[in-house]
Amino acid sequence: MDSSSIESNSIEWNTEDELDVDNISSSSSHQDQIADFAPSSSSCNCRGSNTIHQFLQMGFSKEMVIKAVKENGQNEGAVLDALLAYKTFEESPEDEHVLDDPCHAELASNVLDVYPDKEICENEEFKNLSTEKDRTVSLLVEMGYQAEEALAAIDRCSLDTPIAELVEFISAAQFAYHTDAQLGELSYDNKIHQHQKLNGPVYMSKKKRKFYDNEMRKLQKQRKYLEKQPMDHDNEIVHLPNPMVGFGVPNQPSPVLFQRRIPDEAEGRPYFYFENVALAPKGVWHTMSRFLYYIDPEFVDSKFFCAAARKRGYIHNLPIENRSQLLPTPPSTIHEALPHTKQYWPSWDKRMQLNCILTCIGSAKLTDRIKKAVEKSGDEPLPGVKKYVIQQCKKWNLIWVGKNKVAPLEPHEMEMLMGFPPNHTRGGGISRTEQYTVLGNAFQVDTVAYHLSVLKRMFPDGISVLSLFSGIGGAEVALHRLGIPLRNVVSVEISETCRKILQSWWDETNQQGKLIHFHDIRMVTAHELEKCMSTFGGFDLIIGGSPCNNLAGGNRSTRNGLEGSKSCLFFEYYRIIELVRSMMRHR
DNA sequence: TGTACGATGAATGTGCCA
DNA sequence: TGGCACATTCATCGTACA
Repeated sequence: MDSSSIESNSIEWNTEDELDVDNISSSSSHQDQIADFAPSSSSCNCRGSNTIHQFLQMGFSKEMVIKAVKENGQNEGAVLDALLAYKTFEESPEDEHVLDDPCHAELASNVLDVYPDKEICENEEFKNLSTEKDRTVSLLVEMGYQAEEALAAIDRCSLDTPIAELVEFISAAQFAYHTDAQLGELSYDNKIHQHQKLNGPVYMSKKKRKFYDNEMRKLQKQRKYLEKQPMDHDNEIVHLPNPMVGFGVPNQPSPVLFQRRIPDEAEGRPYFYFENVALAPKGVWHTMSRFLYYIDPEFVDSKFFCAAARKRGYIHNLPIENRSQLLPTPPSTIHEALPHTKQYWPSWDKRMQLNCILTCIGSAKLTDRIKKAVEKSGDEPLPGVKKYVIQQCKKWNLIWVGKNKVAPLEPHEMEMLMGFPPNHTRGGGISRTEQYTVLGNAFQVDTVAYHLSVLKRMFPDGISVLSLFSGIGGAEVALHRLGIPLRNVVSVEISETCRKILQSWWDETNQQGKLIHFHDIRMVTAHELEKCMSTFGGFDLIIGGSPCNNLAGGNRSTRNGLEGSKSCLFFEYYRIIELVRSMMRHR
């Protein structure tokens, strides 16, 4: 298999742990840190006067050992912690570079490869260490970590945790809060508050720390500014074009275009492409546009590309000249797309196209009610019956599959309408309900491909993609069908079902590039992104549509805009896009 | 426990007409 | 231009059942 799957986010951050990890960095001094992370008395192993002798044998100076014992008594663990901390204090700044590198996790794993535990364990000094905890700390210190980092990791993960996992824990702790990802569900204001409280990272090189701090400050400042912008209720409403043809669609008259304005800071690589429902609550698109460099959204109805409507807004910095359609072009009417239904279609149902494909379907009871109503009316139903039937058919996207018989679309019909290959979502342990859910949330491939087609001449040798909220891989399928080689795809998708579908498609289509999975966008850190970028040489395209659950008209209970628990992830999209772009500017 | 089913409106935009 | 009727909408939640 050509793909590699990095199971990221393997560290579970519960709230208390987050705060504790934060404390590593937020303590005002090394002494504070030592105090915070000193082992508990229950874990100590006091051994009387042998303690001093043993620490002297370990190579600590007499003065340091005496000082440590004075301060910590015969508590062996605490004495060792203090000694290690003193030693760290004494190290010159130049020595910090080993653990300061933001790519330290990678370095550490390399160290594990070339400097196996066995080799370290045979070291004479190592053998003299009395407890397992000491040995583990020593190993980690040998690898370049600070003692208090090692102790904190052991305390959090337990002593039985393999070295590699401890390394991962420390790396995550170092970098997670840097991008505020570890603050999880906290509100933005709380995140800011936490960041201000934290005082920035401790374990990074000054240069990198300064860079990330500056970027984070800029991001926070910009966001605060954007959030505090006075609400101009006349200007905040983004008007939807009618017809909804965006900057132009095939076989339709070109719209009268205003001057498309892309600010300098948003121009060029990495290109980005953001998608969401067009009919969001008032003000939402204005807000999203403000965050995404004030670029005007392009609203397009997919009914100009296939036989089903799908009104979506797209904010992107792609060129809009010389776009091309995917070939063969998909059927544009119901009868062309679903020819087997034509014989049953009553003349009084004038629908030529379907409505938006949603995540749920009409019930069997409803189709039964419709059948009975039509049968009762004879060949020519009464106007009232016709009206009721048409209304329900439009509402639930029902099609005629027999005499007087309507039914919801089958998953494979939805796949076809959405531009996915047959059986894309079928099998592999995925239920029908799940198929409907993931297809209802997907891109319409032909529409997206039309916009992305300009990338083909820009990246003829292939493209590196950061795919956020990947879903079932609409973007990947679109790029593949455009003939743009997928060199590297970093996919961020929280649904295991969707990840399985994308992986399965990737394998079946014999992709030559690498596919890397991340789960939760909130847990994607600057460090992880930098690791990917250093491997891939940056990203060419950042693409994705953030969750619309709290924006969509179908949501009757929690349609609360960008404040909603799901749709607020738009701000994570913004965070990632801003982070990647600023990192790439400084490469 | 997982899956399928069915009941649950409101927000927003559009078109027509006075 | 305002008012009205009408059309559309990447959904959520509780319940039944295997």
